[in-house]
Amino acid sequence: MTPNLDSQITERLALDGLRFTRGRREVVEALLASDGPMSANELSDVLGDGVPLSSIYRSLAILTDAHILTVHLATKGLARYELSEWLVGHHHHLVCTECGSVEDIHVSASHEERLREVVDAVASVASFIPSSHALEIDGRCAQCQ
Amino acid sequence: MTPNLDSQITERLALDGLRFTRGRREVVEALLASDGPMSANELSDVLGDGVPLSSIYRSLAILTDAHILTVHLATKGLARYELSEWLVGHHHHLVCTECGSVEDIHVSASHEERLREVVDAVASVASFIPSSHALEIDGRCAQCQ
DNA sequence: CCTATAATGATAATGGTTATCGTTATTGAA
DNA sequence: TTCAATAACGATAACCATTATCATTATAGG
Repeated sequence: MTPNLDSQITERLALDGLRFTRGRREVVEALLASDGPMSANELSDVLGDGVPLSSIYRSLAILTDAHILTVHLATKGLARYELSEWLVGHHHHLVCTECGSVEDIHVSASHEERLREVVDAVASVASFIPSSHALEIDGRCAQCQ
Repeated sequence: MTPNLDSQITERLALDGLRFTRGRREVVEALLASDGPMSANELSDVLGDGVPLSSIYRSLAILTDAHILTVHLATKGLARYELSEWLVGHHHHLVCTECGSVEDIHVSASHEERLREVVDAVASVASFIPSSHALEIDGRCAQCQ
């Protein structure tokens, strides 16, 4: 993890009187190494016995409350988490309807501009104040073809 | 429910040797009357004791398997269902981060065209074969401002 | 009318997630 | 450094949406 990212998270947690402990750091580092959101169980598989499942769940809840993680709910009955966009940049998701995997994707600035126009137009009609948006594309991933 | 929609669903179910029974029809009609996806519990509240919760759950599973309903997972630990797009048209979602409600929205043809361009461009780069897409906009709904 | 099969409804079981609680670690003040 | 006060931890129990079970009922076709 870059020193910059580390201090960003540490400072954000401090705002709520929280600490960036080893268990929480391990969760963040595992998510950082992943190319998509991970569930509590998937994190547990990666982190092993060093970080108990109950602690993973609590860390996920606390980090999400502190806006360091964002929850993603593509698969039924399974919450997956990833670093929030203010830490790792804006992106969208490719959701494989075959294997359930979720892949992060970035779109070009010009495409992103088009998306934002659509978002703003649609939200204003509904008197809705948008805070974020994501394009979710369902289909078959490269592995499942 | 229009006779046309009714026969579309009846015929689709018949393909799998399934019947469009009263319980399933009540679920479909409640979803049709709603302006957004509904959970099993929300359906139970609307339908009352006439349709037991266990039957609602099974109807939702069967109708989803038959591609008559589509599941939507914006709220943690809660699956909401709505009529599939081939029955009611393509649309997107406004998800209120305050109250958890989900509202269907339609975008203009020109805006939809822009979205499709972005989807196609992004998917091809990732060797992903898109089957559907949805723009999900998070924010505050008109009631929660 | 009869039989095979679909559908139902009450209930039990499942599984991801959350809450509890006693213990441990860390921070800030004296 | 020592001493609270509070945050964090870890094992376990509880929760709750959802799914499976199974005996009963309804429907369609021969």
